[in-house]
Amino acid sequence: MAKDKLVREITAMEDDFAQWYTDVVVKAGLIGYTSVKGCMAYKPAGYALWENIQKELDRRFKETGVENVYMPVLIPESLLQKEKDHVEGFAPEVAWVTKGGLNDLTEPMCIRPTSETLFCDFYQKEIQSYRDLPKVYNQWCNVLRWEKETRPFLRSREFLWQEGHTAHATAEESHERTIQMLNLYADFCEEFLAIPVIKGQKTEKEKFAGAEATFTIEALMHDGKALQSGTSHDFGDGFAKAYGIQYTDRDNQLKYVYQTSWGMTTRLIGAVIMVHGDNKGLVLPPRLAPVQIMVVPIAQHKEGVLDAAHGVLDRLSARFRTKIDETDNKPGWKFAETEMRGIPLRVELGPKDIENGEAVLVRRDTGEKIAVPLDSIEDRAGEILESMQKEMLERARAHRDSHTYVAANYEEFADTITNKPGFIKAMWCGDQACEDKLKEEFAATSRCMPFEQEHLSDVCVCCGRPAKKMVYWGKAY
RNA sequence: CGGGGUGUGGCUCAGCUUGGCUAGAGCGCUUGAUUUGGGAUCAAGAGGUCGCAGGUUCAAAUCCUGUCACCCCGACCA
Repeated sequence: MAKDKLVREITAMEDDFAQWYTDVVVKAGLIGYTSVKGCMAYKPAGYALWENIQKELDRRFKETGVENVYMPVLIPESLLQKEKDHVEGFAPEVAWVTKGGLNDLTEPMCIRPTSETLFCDFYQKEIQSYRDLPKVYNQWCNVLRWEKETRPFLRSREFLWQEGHTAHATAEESHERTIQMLNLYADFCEEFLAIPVIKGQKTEKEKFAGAEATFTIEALMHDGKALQSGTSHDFGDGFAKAYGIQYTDRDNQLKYVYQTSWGMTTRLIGAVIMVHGDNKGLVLPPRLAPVQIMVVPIAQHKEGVLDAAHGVLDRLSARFRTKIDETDNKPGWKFAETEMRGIPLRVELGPKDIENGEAVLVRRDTGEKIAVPLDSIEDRAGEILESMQKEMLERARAHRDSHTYVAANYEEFADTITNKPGFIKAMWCGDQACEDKLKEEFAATSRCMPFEQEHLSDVCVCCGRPAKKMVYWGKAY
């Protein structure tokens, strides 16, 4: 009976992955829907995830010399227009402000879908000499893109992100920074979010509007769909030429700067949900978790239980992010609640434990219950959280590897993409016509040309002509 | 923007085909009591312009017209 009720709360992911995702997002208390389509109300549990991501990323950025700035939320139409590919790429999804108070504006302004144009405008004024370079700026902000179909975290109209924008004296430097940030992103995903990623370059078809080259990290979700989790773009001097960003070099020659931009978004929260979550709800990697340990007193009305629980809480709080659940809900309710919210470790403490001088630690990912002596509880909790962080990454990697397939020819590709959700490694001739065909036929897109290339065959999986690159293919969010 | 669907207490929905009396249920919420090692039980209670605007009618949640919003499936995207 009780079990039925629990199961009914969250749709099983095997039955309907999309519904499971929505259930988890809501039941874990991450967001609430608002009256604005595609815009979410971040609840404390949801916003805290973003705050922790921000804190850690920002720290890593600054270690590489990044400085934070802030640009306007509005972009004048004429400014957006300057780089042709860029405006064409974003025009279909920008929202426009056309009135100021009661009067029409002489020039419409869009709400930023991304801020390349603003940074270019700014750099054009700011940079005069080689002494002004490099500029390695980042901003934390919101952006707005008028998506037709929206899903919490994965595709919302308004989302939170960071966008780094840099300007360099040489093409080598901008390329170096592009790769440096991609590596930083990949390390962050693996070390902090416990999500393994594939690093590589986007094809011409999939690259960012206006970029010379786009690099990406791709992650595999539990249902076998791919999620682009971060991108780093090398702009070359394309934007600089469109916006006239020039500096005088040591040799007294006027030169264009070379630029990069790179971003990560609240979509990462969706990735965490879909990589680690299970049918009981969210599972958070300990380093990310806003609350790492929840203390649940059992039979808390009994003499001494709450005092003992607070004693344990105080000790754990010195080393971990902790909370205590002293609501008058039944223990079963509290257990289910900590599980839905993905809290990595639960401490159960009742009269029996107190008598025995121990507490029961319950791991969220495995459900394992471990009775530990009270006097060593901090150390044991620390060990468990550490191995949980490590094993979550290993488990996600094992899942990804077991859902990565090789297709040598068209038939194999067709069979795999239709029957086996996951990544497909296959050779490609470099012609966009083949990408178009595979997308048309199977809704599969090229995810990236990985840095770690393999030679699987001599010919393109689609057309049979000589192959140039190995590509990861998949169905994507 | 094309195809399909839904709008009724906070949530999930019933009622609409065949108009009719005071619009219902479950969950949640409030208060009290008993409970407390895997989603407790009982009692009392609060809460609804039936998406919006017109129309038909003695009478509209129900029929008609318009409109708006949301959801699902496609095309576009972090």
